[in-house]
Amino acid sequence: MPELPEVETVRRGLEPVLVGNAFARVEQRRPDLRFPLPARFSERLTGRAIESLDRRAKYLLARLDDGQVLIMHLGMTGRFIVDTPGGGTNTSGGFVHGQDAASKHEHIVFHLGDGATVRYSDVRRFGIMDLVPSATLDSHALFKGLGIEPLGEGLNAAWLAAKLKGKTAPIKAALLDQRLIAGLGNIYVCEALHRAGIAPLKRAGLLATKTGRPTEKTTALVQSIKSVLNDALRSGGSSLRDYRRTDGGLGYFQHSFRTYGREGEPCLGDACDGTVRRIVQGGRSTFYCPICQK
DNA sequence: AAGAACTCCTGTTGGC
DNA sequence: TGCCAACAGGAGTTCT
Repeated sequence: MPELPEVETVRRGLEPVLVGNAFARVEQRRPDLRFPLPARFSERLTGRAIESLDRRAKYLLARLDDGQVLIMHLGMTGRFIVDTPGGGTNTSGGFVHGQDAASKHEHIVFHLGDGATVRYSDVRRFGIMDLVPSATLDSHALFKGLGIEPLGEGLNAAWLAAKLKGKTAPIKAALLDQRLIAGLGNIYVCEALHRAGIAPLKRAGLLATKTGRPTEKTTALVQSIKSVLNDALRSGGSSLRDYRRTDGGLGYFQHSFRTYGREGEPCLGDACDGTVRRIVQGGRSTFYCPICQK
C-alpha cells in the first residue's frame, strides 16, 4: 500500500503521539507479521520512552531511550490507528465485538504512558517490525543496500544517469528497485513517468548517454519524481483501499492521478488526445499514455 | 550480475 | 446466487 508520501504522512501523525511518551504495555496478538516478531518483543518495549520517530525510505524508525530502534514497515495493508485519551476513538459507535471485522487484523496494540493507544492493523501481514540496537541499523539486512532518498540532494540527473547507464531493464522496473531509489512504489513511478513523458517500457540505459551523462529526459524524470512526491505529501498521500492517516482520515492525492487506475480514460497530459493504457510489467499493473510517453 | 518469476497473505471485484 | 480467476500502495528469495 504505502509509498513514501503515505509513510511520511503516517510518521507525521504518529510523531506527536509517540515522541516524549513511553510504552506502558504492548499487546502482541500473533507471533509474526511477514517475519517472526523479535524475541521478547513486548517485554523489551515495555517501559521504554520514545525519543524520536524518523522515516527512512518506507520504514518508520522509533528511537528508544535504551539505544534500540523499533523498525516498522507497513507492507501493503499496514495501518496505524491512534486513540488519544480525551479524543474518543475511531471505532464507530455502538458496541464492539471481541473479534469483529475491524479488530480481526489488529495484531499489535501499543498502550502509551499518557493513556493513548496506537493499534497496528495489517490484513495481508506483509508488514514488518523489528527491534535492534541503533548502532547495528545500517548493517541490518533490510537497510544494507537500501538506495537513496528521492527527495534528498543525492537524487539528481547526473547521479541517476550514472546509475542507469547500461541497464537493460525497463525504466519502470529500475525505479521500483529500492536498492537504487528507496521510497517509490507502483503509483508514484507510473505518475512520475507520465509527468516526464517517458514510456515505462523504455530501457533504463537509454536515459544516459554512452558516457553516463544525463539526457533531457533524465533531468525531466528527476524533477517529476520530486514533484509528484511533494504534491502527494501535500495531499496527505493517496487512499485507494486500505491506506488511512493515523486519525482515520483519507489522503486525497488519488484525485490527482493522471494515469494510475485510469485505463481507457483520456490522457490528462497537456494537449494530448491519447488514452491511458494498462499493461503488466513484472506482474504489476503499469498505466501510461502511449502517445505522450516515449 | 542482472533480471524475471515466484512467494508470502487476505479480501474484493468482475465475469460467467 | 455461486464459483473462480484476477488483482491489490511491497519486497525477499529463488530461478535462469
